Amino acid sequence: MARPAKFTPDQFLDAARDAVALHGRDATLGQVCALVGAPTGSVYHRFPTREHLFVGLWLRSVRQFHVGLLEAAARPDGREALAAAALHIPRYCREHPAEALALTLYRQQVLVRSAPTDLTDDVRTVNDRIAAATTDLCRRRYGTVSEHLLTVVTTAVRQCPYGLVRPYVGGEVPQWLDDAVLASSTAILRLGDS
Amino acid sequence: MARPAKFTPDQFLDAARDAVALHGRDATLGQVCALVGAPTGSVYHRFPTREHLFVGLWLRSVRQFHVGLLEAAARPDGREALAAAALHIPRYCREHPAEALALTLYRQQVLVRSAPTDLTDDVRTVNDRIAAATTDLCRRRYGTVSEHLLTVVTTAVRQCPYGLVRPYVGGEVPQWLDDAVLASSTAILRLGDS
DNA sequence: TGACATCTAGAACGATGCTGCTAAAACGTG
DNA sequence: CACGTTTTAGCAGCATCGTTCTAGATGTCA
Repeated sequence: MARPAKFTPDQFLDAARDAVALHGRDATLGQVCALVGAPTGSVYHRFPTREHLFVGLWLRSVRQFHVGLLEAAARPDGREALAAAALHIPRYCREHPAEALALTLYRQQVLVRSAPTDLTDDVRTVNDRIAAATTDLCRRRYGTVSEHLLTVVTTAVRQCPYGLVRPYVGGEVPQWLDDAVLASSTAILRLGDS
Repeated sequence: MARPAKFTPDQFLDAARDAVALHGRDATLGQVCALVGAPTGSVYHRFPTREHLFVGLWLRSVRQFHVGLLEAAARPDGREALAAAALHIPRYCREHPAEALALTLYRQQVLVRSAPTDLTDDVRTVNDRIAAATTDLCRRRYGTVSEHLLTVVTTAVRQCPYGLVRPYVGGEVPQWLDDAVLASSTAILRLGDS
């Protein structure tokens, strides 16, 4: 039909990820293209704007992050599932430092309003499966589900571990941090017992 | 002597703070000056570059944040001091949401390398008094000081609470978060007992 | 083999925003 | 009451970067 593409969209996403690791959140398209080895204009055959590229990177990283998180949450034992989910966060940051850094590029809450309209659906629904898994974890841990308990679980399993890891994201995440994650996570979960 | 200044440096810092609250981390000098009501060029009689202005804002916010933190850490009872220090973080974010947002502008570790040379000294030493207070807290809690224990205290008192509060910074920080901060902080401190 | 669609390649365009410049203004001092 | 100094006021230069455009290349399918 036509000339085959020399570069894949994922190559550009990878390059964007590396550019962020190298130059921070305001990496330029020029830096991205230089990493790919492609001319500047080539991005626009895959991503209509710079924002599409970087939001696309964020979405891909979030989804990749969710794979392991969902696996952890699927463990048969409820307590184990909660602990494994919390510990998945430092683990992910160790195994995928650059992707973890890309996670810090945006916040969903903000992105829902500011993202290009053809991406808002993706941004809005990207957390749906995690939300379902959280509800499940909540029911298994407390036997019931309420808005407050959901917040407690989310805080214990994602927010707090992420906050602990955050200063190390992109670099070396110390091993002892796992102890801190586990200790703080279970302590917060106990708040839901009363 | 000379024409008196119509605007103070602090006015520009305040405006930078508000511009960040309004337009995010890449607020422009134009937006800052619009908030002051000053012409664009006026900034340069106080701050040689844009970076000086925003790093200056960050430094001012850090120092303001430290005031309450040092007060909390000065409490006679060691345990109370640790708890009060941890709880100071959500409190500060409630009382000074815009300044708290300015704290997220940079990270000291990065800034030490990237800041303008005439500010690196300020950046490097801005945490010194906090470091001393942390050592003191550590000694009072555990009776001894080691690198590991210092990391535990820092994580429990600053890193973890900050991580919990971070998603809410700039907006409303829920009251129940204080419970989570206290629970996770004491749980992490217990790690130092073994 | 030729037409066509899609891509590469890189230059050009346009907007934005930081920085420096000039002229006028204001105020204390000699 | 001039003078010198410092600031206001806003414009202009300059660089950067996102985006678009044009020309040429390349492979597929009829």
